[in-house]
Amino acid sequence: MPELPEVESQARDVKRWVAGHIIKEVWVGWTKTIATPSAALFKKKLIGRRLKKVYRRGKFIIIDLDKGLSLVSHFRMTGHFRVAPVSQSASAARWYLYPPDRFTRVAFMLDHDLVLHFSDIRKFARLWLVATDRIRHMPALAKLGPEPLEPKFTPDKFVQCVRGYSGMIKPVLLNQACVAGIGNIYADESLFDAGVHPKTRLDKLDDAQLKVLGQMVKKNLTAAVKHGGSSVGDFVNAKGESGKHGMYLRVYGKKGEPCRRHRNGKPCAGTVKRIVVAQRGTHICPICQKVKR
DNA sequence: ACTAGCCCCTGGGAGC
DNA sequence: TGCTCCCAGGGGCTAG
Repeated sequence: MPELPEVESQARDVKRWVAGHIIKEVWVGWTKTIATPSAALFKKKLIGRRLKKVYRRGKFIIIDLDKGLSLVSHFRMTGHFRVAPVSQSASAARWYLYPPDRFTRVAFMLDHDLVLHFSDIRKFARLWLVATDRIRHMPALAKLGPEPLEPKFTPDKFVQCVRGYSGMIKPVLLNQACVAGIGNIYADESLFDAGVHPKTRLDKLDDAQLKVLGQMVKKNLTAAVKHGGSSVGDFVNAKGESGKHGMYLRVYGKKGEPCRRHRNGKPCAGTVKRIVVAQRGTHICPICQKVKR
């Protein structure tokens, strides 16, 4: 599923391939994908607009257009953008069918024969068309916590953010109001690296442990961005290529595999287990990560 | 302010 | 091989 690194990869691709282009036509195949306004108004307002600035905030991609409009997107589970040339063999009226993707929910025909597809298998992803100066008032964006990859987001800052919450550590990591952009994959990986059980309650963790966890969050997100994301759940970039971080994952999706940690040169004897924490599938090594009570 | 439970959806895995 | 059943999972929402 797309988390910060996958969304960052997409944002960079969209910026690289379509920034500066003008929207000539809009096709909506699933109206619920458009959170606001109505599909008709969405089309009407977008045609003729130029895509200017493209950036990421948490797991959102924001595309600023001319005339004070912004297209905000969230991928949820399976959404992604895809950039493709207009098919020369296709019927001009059915431009949105190329390349063939039965999961394209919204498509934008751009100038210079390019098409931007917004594809989403499970139909959970959303697009919002809002006035640029209203973005900061969107509830989902307004509540977002700090960006974990910003230089000023130090391990101390992480401790400070996390200390504003209570309860189990994993749901706090997943809470976008605490730190923006962390999802199930990087939460599990970071907890594993820090040797912290996801069910450990915050008041049982001291600042030193939280600091290590903060370092691991940053390390994992940085590495994943470098590798173009993880391609778990068929994530691909805007050119349809897989991310390469999947091969670096150590616990996520590794149920039944031996733990990859070494102690004093010897491999850990643990086997990766899948448990459920806060209604989410969670991967741990029962030897490296013990709950503190 | 917290947690549990439901909802949105579909592909894919399990079971037969 | 092919059918049906079941369910993950981000985040919004409601109820307790």
